[in-house]
Amino acid sequence: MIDPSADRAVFRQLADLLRDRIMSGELGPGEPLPSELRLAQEYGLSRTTVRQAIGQLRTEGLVTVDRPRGTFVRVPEQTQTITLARGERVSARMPTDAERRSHRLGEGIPVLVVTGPDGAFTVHPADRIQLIRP
Amino acid sequence: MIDPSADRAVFRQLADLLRDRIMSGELGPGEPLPSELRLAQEYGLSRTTVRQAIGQLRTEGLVTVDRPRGTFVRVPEQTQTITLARGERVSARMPTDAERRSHRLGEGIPVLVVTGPDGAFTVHPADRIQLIRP
DNA sequence: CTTAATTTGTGCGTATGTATG
DNA sequence: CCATACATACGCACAAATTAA
Repeated sequence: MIDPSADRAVFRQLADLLRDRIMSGELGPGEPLPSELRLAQEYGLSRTTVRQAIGQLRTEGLVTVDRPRGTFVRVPEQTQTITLARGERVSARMPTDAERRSHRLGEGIPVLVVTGPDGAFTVHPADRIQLIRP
Repeated sequence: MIDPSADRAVFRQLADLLRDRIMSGELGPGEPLPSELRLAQEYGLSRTTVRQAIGQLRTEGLVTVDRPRGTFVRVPEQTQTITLARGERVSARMPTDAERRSHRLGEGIPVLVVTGPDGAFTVHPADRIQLIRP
């Protein structure tokens, strides 16, 4: 399963294993991952290394942590569709820490930035908002 | 500067300090941050804690790491504008690990996903692509 | 050209705090 | 009150790559 002598770092290999289990549906939305201690024992790793792997999945937006209940596969949010007006531009970036809190954004969730021709812009959580050109 | 007894974690306080220096322009694009060891000594922290703070800025897309040269304030990429067709929808998410490599995406950079009425979609690096509704 | 110093990456261990059940 | 689980913070060691001497 995990090869410490491989080129790829151990924590990345563990992240790959867990990501595969999520992407394949073996671990469905809302389902808990094994605890950090459990994973550490199961694969013979330190908890630090396990946390690095889970941290990777968090930045990818694949899992959410409900402390101290556990780590869970992210459940997709209900998305709302916003219509773009003429001349509006769309970009995306990661939110600042302050934006994360004010918009109640989970980890690993980008924001959509819609800028009008006048330069005014609005910021939308990318897990709840979708844009459409009518 | 940093208050270990504060509610906010020390590594977040350090991330805040560095982020402020970047946002204010004191640390401009392409400029190096102090080395991890330097920051640790300067603030009386462990290197682990400093790395947590820098890791935070990496996930926000504010800095890039060129190992082992150092950590640098991200230099904005040249952006290309793509025109949206009728009925196309736009969303954003973090790339998968595979997408990160194939698109040569830096850390903390989301992707823009444009989906046509037929369900076909294209993926664009958010630091190089901007969308516009004409 | 060789060697040393620097810097980030990885991995381990320990300890303590906090919130949940 | 106790056990579980994640968060924070410290320490150490070694590897790999670049840069400086």
